[in-house]
Amino acid sequence: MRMVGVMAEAVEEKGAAGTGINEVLRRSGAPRGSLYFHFPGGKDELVEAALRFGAGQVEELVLRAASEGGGAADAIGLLIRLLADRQEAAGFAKGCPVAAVAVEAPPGSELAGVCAEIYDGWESGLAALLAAEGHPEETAGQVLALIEGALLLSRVRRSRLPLESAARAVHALLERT
Amino acid sequence: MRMVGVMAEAVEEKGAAGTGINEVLRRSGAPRGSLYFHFPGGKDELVEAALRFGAGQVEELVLRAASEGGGAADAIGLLIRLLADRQEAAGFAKGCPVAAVAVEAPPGSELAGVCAEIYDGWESGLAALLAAEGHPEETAGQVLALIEGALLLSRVRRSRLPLESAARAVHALLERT
DNA sequence: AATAATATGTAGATCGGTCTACTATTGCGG
DNA sequence: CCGCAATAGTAGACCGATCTACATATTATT
Repeated sequence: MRMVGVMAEAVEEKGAAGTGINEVLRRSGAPRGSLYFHFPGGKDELVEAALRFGAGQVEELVLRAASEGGGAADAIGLLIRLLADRQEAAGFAKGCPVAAVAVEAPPGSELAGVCAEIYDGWESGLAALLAAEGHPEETAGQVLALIEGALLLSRVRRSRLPLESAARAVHALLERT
Repeated sequence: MRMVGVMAEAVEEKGAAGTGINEVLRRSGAPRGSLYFHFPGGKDELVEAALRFGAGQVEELVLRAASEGGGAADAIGLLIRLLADRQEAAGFAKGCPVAAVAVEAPPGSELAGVCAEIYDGWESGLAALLAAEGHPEETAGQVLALIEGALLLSRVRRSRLPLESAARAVHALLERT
């Protein structure tokens, strides 16, 4: 579904509210009827699909990093490098696809729930990686916060330095025995 | 200017694109003409003012935390506690006022520049605090990323736990000699 | 009187959403 | 293998609402 990809890209750049369905339809070439056929729920449903799509893209990076062998520290370091590559490839016009929705979703809304769900999934993934090496339980959340914050700063500063710096911070966090 | 305050609040909850000037006018009781009298640049200029206003609110917390004596670790710990209080008071419907704009500002735009400027200021403040105790230069950026990420997670999870956890991570970062 | 600010009216574009019509594909009884 | 109905999906006109912005008063203030 080309619409979802276009929406995901636009949302990551300008937020959900800043992206009109007209623009999505134009850029994807799809007619208006198709949107409401596949997504009877309208824009919200399309945004949700785009959110899950974007999250899936990031998840692929997580899996790739985790499977690349090495310890948790190396895997997370690699993940951050992959994220930095992603940012750079997008000309630093993007960020975390989930964050873009999370900061404007009304609390308690469907979309806010999906965001929470995705973050929980990511944190669980990190936790599994870290628990195998005996790190404290809360470390996964700290690493996630560090990465999310670094993604934001990377966008604002148009540089991969914040992410690289965050990677070093992760190492420091993991080195405390 | 009541309009700015209303706009700042709305932006932090729903993003700039998700907030119409009509709503701001209605909630602030100001007439339409007044907006374009005080902000000839229209919505963008109002958003910028709201952005600086929101950033100023956070800056007050930073100053308060820094002046409360104690070392850098204590000051940052207190800052995070104050931020958590702020989140809780808002029912976790907010986050960082700058982040809400940063994630949807077109790169290179006026607003994106203001966001970068504000973050730079915050990081400089943290850096001054940390440099006095001989911490590595990049630590300030790492702490800032941690806080921003924790603010985001705090909103999504509707809990102050991510911020409290981030505070412990900051301590861990600062304890490496 | 002159300026500052308030107070509306309205223009023009765009928004999300619904509607009907059209085409392609599939399933099925003979 | 055919014919036909049912379904899936495309296509775009159209609607009311809302958006930002501008234009034109009107009222305070000095």
